[in-house]
Amino acid sequence: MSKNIRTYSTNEKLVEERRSQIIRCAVKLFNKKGFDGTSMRDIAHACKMTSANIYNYIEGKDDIIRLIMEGGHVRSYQFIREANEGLERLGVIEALKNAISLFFRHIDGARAGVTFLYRGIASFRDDIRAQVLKVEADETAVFENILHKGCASGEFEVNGARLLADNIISLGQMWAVKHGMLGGRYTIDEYTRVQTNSILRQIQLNGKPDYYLK
Amino acid sequence: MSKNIRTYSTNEKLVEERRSQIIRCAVKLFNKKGFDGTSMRDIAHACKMTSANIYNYIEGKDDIIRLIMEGGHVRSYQFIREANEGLERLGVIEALKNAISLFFRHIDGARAGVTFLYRGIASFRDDIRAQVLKVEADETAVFENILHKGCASGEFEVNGARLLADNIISLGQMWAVKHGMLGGRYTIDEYTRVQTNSILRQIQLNGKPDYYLK
DNA sequence: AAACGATTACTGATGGTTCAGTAAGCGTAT
DNA sequence: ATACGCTTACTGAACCATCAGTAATCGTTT
Repeated sequence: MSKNIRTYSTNEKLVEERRSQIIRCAVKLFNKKGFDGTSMRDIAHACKMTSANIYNYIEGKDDIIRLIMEGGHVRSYQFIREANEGLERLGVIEALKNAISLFFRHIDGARAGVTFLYRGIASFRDDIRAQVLKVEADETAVFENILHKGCASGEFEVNGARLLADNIISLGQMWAVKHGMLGGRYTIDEYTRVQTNSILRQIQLNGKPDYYLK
Repeated sequence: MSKNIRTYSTNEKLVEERRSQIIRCAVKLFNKKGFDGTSMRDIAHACKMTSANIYNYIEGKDDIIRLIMEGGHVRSYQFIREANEGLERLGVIEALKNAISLFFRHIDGARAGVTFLYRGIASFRDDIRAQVLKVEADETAVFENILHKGCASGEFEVNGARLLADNIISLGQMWAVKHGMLGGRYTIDEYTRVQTNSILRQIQLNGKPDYYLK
């Protein structure tokens, strides 16, 4: 899966450690000053290394994007697996609520990375951009799936399941990207609850009581 | 309002023309390669000028951000004016639909600029970022206002008017930022119609028929 | 000739990346 | 234990390209 990145160290443990150190500092700086606005020296300084030493653990600046992306994708596919597993186990309404909750928590746990990928995607190399979009499409498909299943069983009445799925994804991304504004007004749990209610209202369960909104 | 930017030309017409030329090309490049990833040479080449000549019409690279922002803000406040005017003229439901339509059209008419401001905002200078956020807050207030009025008159039943207003703004921004994906599936009018329906469902007009959704 | 718009040629600074070298630590032979 | 050769993790300085921005000058037009 992940093309190997050259290393001048054979100590895997150390490589892992240094890379996560680099990524952690780099993401923060990228979100503050942009990718091109952040120099390798900035990153080095932030994680108490020299810029030269960084090149013992990665091949070049672009690899940092790749590493951030790959970290995010591991988490994304974990969300997808858990949400799909929930769809088999639960009723369709509960599965939707479950998926939303999992997705928002997943986003919240990787806010900085999500923000960076979301903001920078347009200027990434073609292959990297394609991968990020692929994962986002897979995430969207999870929700589209649930919505379709709910429509098929008559429990939902949605026109435009795909767009509603897109909207759910966007609401999640909004939590990361606008966290400076939203984070002061809501916790992630409150945000999840309120947005879940909004989404459930859009699946138009006419005539039914809204106990499921609780 | 706009701090004057030094110019070596006294021909106002020409200054206006060159600046809009610069901005038009710069925004496209910024969205493709990022602000710091775009050089003045790139911009100059794109608008068939020399990089030196650009400095006859702006003081520095940062001015381009300012000019993009100011152009967007003129449009934003036009939207705000029109939407508020509609709120006085129309019923609250129609005013909401009207505001959504105006807002989405406003975004669509300035997609490139919106995308740039939205993506880059984190790395802007403090004063510029503050201005962009101020305008976004003013836009959000328009919708929050309408929703409150609708709740006061009993026509809407919304919990969390502010967040719904935030969501509407985000849906508009999503049209700009994700236009590569959405633009192929919807026209702006279709997008507006579908999202308007979704939003109207969230104001929970229980028991009422949905003729107003048409 | 004076003013203006544009150009060519340049500057200092900074970027990513490389490289020669060093300090500390390892195992092994004495 | 100590001296030896060798590896590992790291560093400071340097390289070369590119950057934003400037200065001197050109050709037109009036």
